[in-house]
Amino acid sequence: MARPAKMSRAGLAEKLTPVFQQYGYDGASLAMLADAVGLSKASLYHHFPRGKEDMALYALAHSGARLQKLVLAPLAGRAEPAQRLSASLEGTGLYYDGDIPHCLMNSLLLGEGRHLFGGRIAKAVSAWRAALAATCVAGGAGKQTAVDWAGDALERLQGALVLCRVSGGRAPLEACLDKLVAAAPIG
Amino acid sequence: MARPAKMSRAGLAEKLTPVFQQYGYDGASLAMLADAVGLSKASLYHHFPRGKEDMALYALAHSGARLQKLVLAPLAGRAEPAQRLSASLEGTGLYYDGDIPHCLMNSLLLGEGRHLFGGRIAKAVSAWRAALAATCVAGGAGKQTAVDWAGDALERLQGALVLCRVSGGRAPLEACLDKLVAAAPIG
DNA sequence: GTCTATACACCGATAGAC
DNA sequence: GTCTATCGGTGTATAGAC
Repeated sequence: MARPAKMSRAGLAEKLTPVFQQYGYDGASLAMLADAVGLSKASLYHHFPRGKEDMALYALAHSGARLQKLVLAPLAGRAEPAQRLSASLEGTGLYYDGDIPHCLMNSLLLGEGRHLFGGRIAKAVSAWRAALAATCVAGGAGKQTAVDWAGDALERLQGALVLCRVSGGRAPLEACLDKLVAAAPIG
Repeated sequence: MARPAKMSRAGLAEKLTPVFQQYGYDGASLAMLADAVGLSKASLYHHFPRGKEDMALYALAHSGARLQKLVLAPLAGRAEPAQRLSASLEGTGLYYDGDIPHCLMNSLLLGEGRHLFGGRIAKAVSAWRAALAATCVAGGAGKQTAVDWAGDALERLQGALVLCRVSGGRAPLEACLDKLVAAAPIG
């Protein structure tokens, strides 16, 4: 019953993602992307007929699915809201993996990528913030308190990811996640 | 006594900076950079003999001088520490100018720029954090409290700048600066 | 100090064999 | 579905006239 081992477009997108994360849309060349998936440039075009823009789009989709699974799904569980929140923040640490964690949304917001994907990224950020706030409300927080904390949490998270690239490690992210758990308006 | 009106390397760097801010190092092309200063590509090489790397270096220097003047100098004044802090945060709002504020350090930390300028950027961030913390200590805050708040402030600031690119405006930055003033450990 | 013209590598993308 | 070979264009960088 296992799905075919053949590499799917989603499977390819997974390997393309780190290239876009580290180099941005303009900085990621087809040569690098082809090397990352272990195929020639021409083969990449078989899987992504519309070229690099398609590749980044599927990288975004892959990243969005990962966010859904690791970060958003825990927020929608049936556990206590406070536990859901800490599970989601734990998932956030897994979502931003690697020795130097990068945020694809941040990287794609530079240069041409901003024009191509800015709208999509803004929607994803909105959904994330809304899900965090809803969980806080479910845990008894006031609506304004919940929305404010959710916005703060995303802001600090993104800032921590920038500082991770500054320092070349994961420490700012891990510290940030710990602080967010402690400062949650519920639990 | 005014210095010659002829365009200096620093003056050119000022016009190059927004290109690197918006496109990053890899994404900024010589054609865009030449267009930004109103010269041909060949003329740019007269002023920056080592090419694009030199241009980014001087953009970083220009940005660093601006940070010094608008953000760090107010911290070293003779006013009350709390006033110095709020003056510096006001200067921070000026430092990150434009309809959609961008951080050059963040942009240059992507792709090849990270390898070329990562060390320099890390030093600048360290100096900024240290100056913030020193002002807090001067205002009576405990050393650990001061260092923690300074790190938090830079983290939130960088996060707010990312959210500014997400939303396409200045609102997250302005809100962040207001909150930082209110949450300072002194005054 | 500025320019036009150019060198040569690499870019994103396509053709067509296997 | 993968590849080699190639296209036209653009990339960074230089040469040399004015």
